[in-house]
Amino acid sequence: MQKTKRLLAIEKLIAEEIITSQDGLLKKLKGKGIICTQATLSRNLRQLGVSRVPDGTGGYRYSLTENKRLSPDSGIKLNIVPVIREIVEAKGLMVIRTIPGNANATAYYIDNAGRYEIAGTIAGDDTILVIPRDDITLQQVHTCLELVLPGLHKQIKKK
Amino acid sequence: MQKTKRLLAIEKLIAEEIITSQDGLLKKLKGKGIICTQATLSRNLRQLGVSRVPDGTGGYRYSLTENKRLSPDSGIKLNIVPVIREIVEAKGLMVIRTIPGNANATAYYIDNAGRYEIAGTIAGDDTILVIPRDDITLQQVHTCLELVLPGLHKQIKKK
DNA sequence: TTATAAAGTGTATATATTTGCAAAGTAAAT
DNA sequence: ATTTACTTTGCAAATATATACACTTTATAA
Repeated sequence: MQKTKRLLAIEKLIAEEIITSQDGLLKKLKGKGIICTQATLSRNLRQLGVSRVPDGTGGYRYSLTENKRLSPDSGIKLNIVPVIREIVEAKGLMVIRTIPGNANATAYYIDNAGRYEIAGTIAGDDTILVIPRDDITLQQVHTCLELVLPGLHKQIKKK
Repeated sequence: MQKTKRLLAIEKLIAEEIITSQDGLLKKLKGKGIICTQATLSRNLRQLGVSRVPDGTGGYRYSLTENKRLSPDSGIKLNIVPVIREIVEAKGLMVIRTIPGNANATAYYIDNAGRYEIAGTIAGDDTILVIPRDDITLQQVHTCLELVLPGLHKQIKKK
């Protein structure tokens, strides 16, 4: 998916470099072969929860939320995906089945992504219940999870 | 001081209400009898370190820094001021004399204000050394301390 | 006090960000 | 494959925010 790739690249850039404007970000992305318009970045930054903060010296810079600032370890993410077996939707909730014993770790990971869309999770041994907030569609939750666990959509057979 | 009053009012409003634009803030302030222009707010918000963050539902709101979000207890602030006896400047540093035994508590308070201007503090029994960052003038530190401890300027005899 | 320097402010303008809308792209269902 | 519903995007325009400059106020020094 084109968008997911861009979102991840944006997060990485903001975590590692000092981005002071959307136009600046636009150029950095272009340097990495990712082309879009500033309008798209505006929308993406909002979706990612990126805020604009004074840098203390007279300028501004973009900054990730508290949760994401911690570990920019983009390596771990992909390793969690293979433990997921299936995703089932029911009653506006989402049930994720993992291989046995892996539900808790995965749920913990999802919780710590600090996504607005997800009100919370409950995990057993191989099952996670994901509870979306009011007015959040399951499709939005899918998109959101794809961000948290890139590559998810390839692993799972939905419904 | 006119500006200090406005800065404190801005912080309070942002801590207690949802402010989504500078124009909105402008009107709230007007409601409290504080008049200025949007341009001034733009400058003030930057000085206060206020950031603009996505609220997760499609909009943006202004938000105080982590430190300031914690206690909006505007009551305590004034009580600390009377313990300060004198402020002396030397070698680009600032030395604050308090009544005996009160240096640590006061320094702790200053530290926790999370001001960019102040690199750090060291406190003894009745003496605090305030170390400003490079390129920060002592005047800026004064202004900054006045924010942290409103009313300071009335209590102390400088130099 | 008066003179001098520094900080603060408003106005108008420049710059940056957001958004309505139509088009293009994607995914799901038939 | 085709239709249908939904998401994503660019463009252009609207909105929001930042700043240069001139002026005013406030602080500092003599």
